[in-house]
Amino acid sequence: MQENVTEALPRPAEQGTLLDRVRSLVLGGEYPPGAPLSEVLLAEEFGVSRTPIREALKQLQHEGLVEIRPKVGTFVREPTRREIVELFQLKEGLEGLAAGLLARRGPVPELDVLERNVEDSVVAAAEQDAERYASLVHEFHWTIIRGSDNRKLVEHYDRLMNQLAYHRMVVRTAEHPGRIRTSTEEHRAVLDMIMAKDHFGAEAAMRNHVYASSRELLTDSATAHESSLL
Amino acid sequence: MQENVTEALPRPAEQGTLLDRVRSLVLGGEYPPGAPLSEVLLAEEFGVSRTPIREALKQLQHEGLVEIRPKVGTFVREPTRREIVELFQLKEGLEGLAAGLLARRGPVPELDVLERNVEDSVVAAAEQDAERYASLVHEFHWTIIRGSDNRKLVEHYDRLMNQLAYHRMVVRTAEHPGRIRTSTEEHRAVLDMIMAKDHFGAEAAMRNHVYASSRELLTDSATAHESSLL
DNA sequence: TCACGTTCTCTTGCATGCAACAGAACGTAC
DNA sequence: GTACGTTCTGTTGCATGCAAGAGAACGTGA
Repeated sequence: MQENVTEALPRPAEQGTLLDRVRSLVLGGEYPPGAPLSEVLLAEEFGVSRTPIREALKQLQHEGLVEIRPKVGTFVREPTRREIVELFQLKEGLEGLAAGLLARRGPVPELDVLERNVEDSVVAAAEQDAERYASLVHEFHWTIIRGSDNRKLVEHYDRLMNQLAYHRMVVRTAEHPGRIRTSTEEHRAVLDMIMAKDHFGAEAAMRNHVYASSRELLTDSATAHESSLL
Repeated sequence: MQENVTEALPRPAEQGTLLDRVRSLVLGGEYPPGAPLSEVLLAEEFGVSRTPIREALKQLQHEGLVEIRPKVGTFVREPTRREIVELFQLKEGLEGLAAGLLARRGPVPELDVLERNVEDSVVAAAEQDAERYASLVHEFHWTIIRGSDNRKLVEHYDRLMNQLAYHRMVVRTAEHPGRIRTSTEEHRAVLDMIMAKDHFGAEAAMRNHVYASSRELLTDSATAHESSLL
């Protein structure tokens, strides 16, 4: 059952460095929070020795994804509710910053991508295609982040999202039809500001949007699986 | 000569984890950018084997401080000018965010620290005590960052500053009497906004301040040692 | 003098072995 | 039944050995 999940996916974990593969394993949700990640087992699973596994786990520790208890073991780390709130605050700051930076740039290809994205989102929303909508939301945010033309920002955002990616909380927005409509309008508002080169307004609109969706997710999770988050 | 430098300092590198010690070594400037960091030499220097050194270097690579060329060696990494600009943009965003968050919080002890800090800064500026002034600036910024009460923000900011801490560029502000006065006034403005609980104004004031000082540093370095940064 | 093939050295990458420790499991005394 | 001391198993931490590769150094031919 657990294995079937990985089998069903396009196996993104099979590609890339060992670190990426181990990270995908942790983020994949196959190991629930608190589950032990034995170095020897992982070593066997990936067909390498303990040493490179150790290096990867150490890195994941610094990324906040696992916890290494000396002489005891390595465990999948569950972020506290407080941390999630903090991460969303950061997300708001970084995405706002990115939107502002993008607005300052001239006419760049990212704008076309965003325009089509918003149009497609409207369609996906009308068709109630939750999966496609979630995918478009993902693209929208990442396009703006990358559109900032600031690689360090992208790096930090990536780190942030990895920590936030737990529990596939990301796609939950798609389940609320009411929120979808609001969310689409907010995307539209952000894009308008960017195209108007109003970097101040773009940042404000983006932050407003991120804040609204994070509030949605936080209140959601609080009621849905309060025990695991609080 | 090189050894004497470490001997002369209060040896902050002697404390903390191995990672911290190696990081201090790199940031200490004893190894110029591009200098090789041999695993075996470091292992001897720290009295451990290659393995823990390797782990530390790998981590420093992810922090952007060193570059590991496979099968060739590990080298102190020199950030490009573009990266420095990107980092300053991020710095502006994070410090602005922190100032805003701090302003939202009620009357917290950080406010007293900041108040005294600004007062002391005025004195230090009047007395032309550059070292003390630089120290106070450092405290001012970190107090606001920590005052955000957002540990994830602190973590990201710490990472950021490590990358920016190269070449002790940080203290250069102290060399410009004109900039000092402006800088102090900007600190005062930020503090006023925070104490007025104007989180919007606090963020704006902070960003304005960070932007101004980063412009100062960037134009400085461009003229001073253009070759090494561009 | 220059171009080119070869050796040679130094580096990292990874596998493995052993020691140290945490914590569970167990037995024992009361 | 309970508290406590002991063993025992599993885990990580680190040292070491060996192999593979990159690049310098060198020699050789023209």
